[in-house]
Amino acid sequence: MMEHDIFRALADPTRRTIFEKLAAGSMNASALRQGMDISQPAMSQHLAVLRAARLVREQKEGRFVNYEVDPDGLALIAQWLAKYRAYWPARIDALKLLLKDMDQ
Amino acid sequence: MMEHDIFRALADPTRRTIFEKLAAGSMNASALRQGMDISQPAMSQHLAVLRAARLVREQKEGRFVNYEVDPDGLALIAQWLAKYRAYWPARIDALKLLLKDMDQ
DNA sequence: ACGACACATAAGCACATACTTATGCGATTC
DNA sequence: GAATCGCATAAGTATGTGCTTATGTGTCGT
Repeated sequence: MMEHDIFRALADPTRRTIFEKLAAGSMNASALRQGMDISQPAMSQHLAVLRAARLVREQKEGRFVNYEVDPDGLALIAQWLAKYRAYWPARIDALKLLLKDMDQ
Repeated sequence: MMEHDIFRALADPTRRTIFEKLAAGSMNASALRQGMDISQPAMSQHLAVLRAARLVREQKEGRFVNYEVDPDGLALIAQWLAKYRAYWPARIDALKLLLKDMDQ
């Protein structure tokens, strides 16, 4: 199940941090480790989970692997969220901000 | 951390099923168990996790406890998602559907 | 008042998961 | 072509998680 992979991937705080770093700009696995106190295999395993969830995608460049945010995963979350639109609060500031952003 | 509780809560397929059932209409814990092959304590524990994540809220009615979707949790997910709007694909069908839904 | 009911909580157990160290595999450098 | 580098994978281990079987707490019916 796709949404299962996504929510399971995002359930780990380390993986959310990795995703946020990639959202700020794509980079390779070694660069991602900077300032994170995480071993190389651990990073590799986390990236594999994020990749399986389609939250992240890889782009091989020689012996480096550049990682970037995969829009597909975010779209799937948006799709999941849309199912419950009937319950979205009408006046919460966060939602108003979201609507404004989406309205472009 | 709020978003941690939310993603961790949604990482479990049984809890997502419970949430979906509640989205279709609020009901008490016993009613939720119908057709789910889950013990009473297990249901109670799942509901406690969903409650802690603000995805669900309770409304005590005598010896029954009516559960319903809590819009706060959904708003927090929307807020999290909004942070990455720069990566939302412009032309993916799912997003177009979402936009249409949100536009009411 | 007593039992039945709806639900929560406690404790224990089986399994999943996130880490570690060790090793493998290509691509690059010398 | 040998060593090094960037990354993936394997295997083992400690902790987390979801379940179970009691048991507790408050409410209702009789």
